[in-house]
Amino acid sequence: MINQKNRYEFIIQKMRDNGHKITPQRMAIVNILAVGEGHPSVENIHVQLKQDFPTMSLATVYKNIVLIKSLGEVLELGFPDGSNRYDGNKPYPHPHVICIKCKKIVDPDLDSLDEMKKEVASETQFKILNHRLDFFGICSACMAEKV
Amino acid sequence: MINQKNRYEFIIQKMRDNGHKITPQRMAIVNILAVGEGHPSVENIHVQLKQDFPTMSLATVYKNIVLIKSLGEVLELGFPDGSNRYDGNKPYPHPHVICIKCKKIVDPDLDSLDEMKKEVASETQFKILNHRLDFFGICSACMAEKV
DNA sequence: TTTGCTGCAAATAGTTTGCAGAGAC
DNA sequence: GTCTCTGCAAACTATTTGCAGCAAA
Repeated sequence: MINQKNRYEFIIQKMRDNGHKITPQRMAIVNILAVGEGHPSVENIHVQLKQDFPTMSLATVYKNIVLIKSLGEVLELGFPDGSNRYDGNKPYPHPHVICIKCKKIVDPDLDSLDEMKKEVASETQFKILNHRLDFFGICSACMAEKV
Repeated sequence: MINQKNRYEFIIQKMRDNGHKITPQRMAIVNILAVGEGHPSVENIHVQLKQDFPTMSLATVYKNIVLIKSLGEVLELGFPDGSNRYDGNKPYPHPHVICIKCKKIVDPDLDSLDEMKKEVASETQFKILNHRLDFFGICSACMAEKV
């Protein structure tokens, strides 16, 4: 696990280096994204920040996410149903395991993925630049609920 | 490769069995989806069908795709940028390799995926029901163009 | 002081829905 | 003849954009 405090500082510094101003709203958004456990949605970020910034607008959240994406410091997880979740802790492509009931997202360790990438490249003659791997299922907590 | 004529007949028959009427528009949409080479978008299907059905509306294409999805006979590939592509030839989850330049989609054979599914299940304690695996890169044709 | 940021409201794009007439069965 | 489907237009939702005032540097 990457140190989250350092991750926050790293992103803020990168913004400074690129000539962006550091506003309180911006700091708060980066802070939420830098926390590793969550894979928050825009809506989720907005609701959280409304507590500290009652005037915080969705547009500001969106604009900042666009900025952080452009710096390559957040991974956007868009899903077919239109929902979007963000991972600012590990901004590079990596597999996700998603509970279809409680929407929890877990990051598994999968060593065999690099091997698979090579397999695909050699089979299809593509130059592989990126990937996306999601598993959908039911987490143990939701299974225990038997709802 | 699944026989495409049979695939078309199969979907049409399944519609009949479920009490849906077989209209010319419906037949044409199923026909396009049953063809294996393409992974068409809604827009793409609509444009193709405008030739034979000048009054064909986007809504009809959407409604029919919803129907075919509900029958489990088309795989929807929604991408983070909002684009959607459909695979009516292989409606079950399978890996895709996508060229980011020409948008071509290829289906590679990957034996190791089942193994990975088990690995994830045992590591995360999830019951895995579904998955999505996409590789993004540049196909050999686009690389040769050197544009 | 300068320049970029916030936050409101309006615009946008893809998709869905309501409804009246047409068509499958 | 019945009931679903089509196709138009309007509604909807997530996201983006324009702009005036505000705040960081």
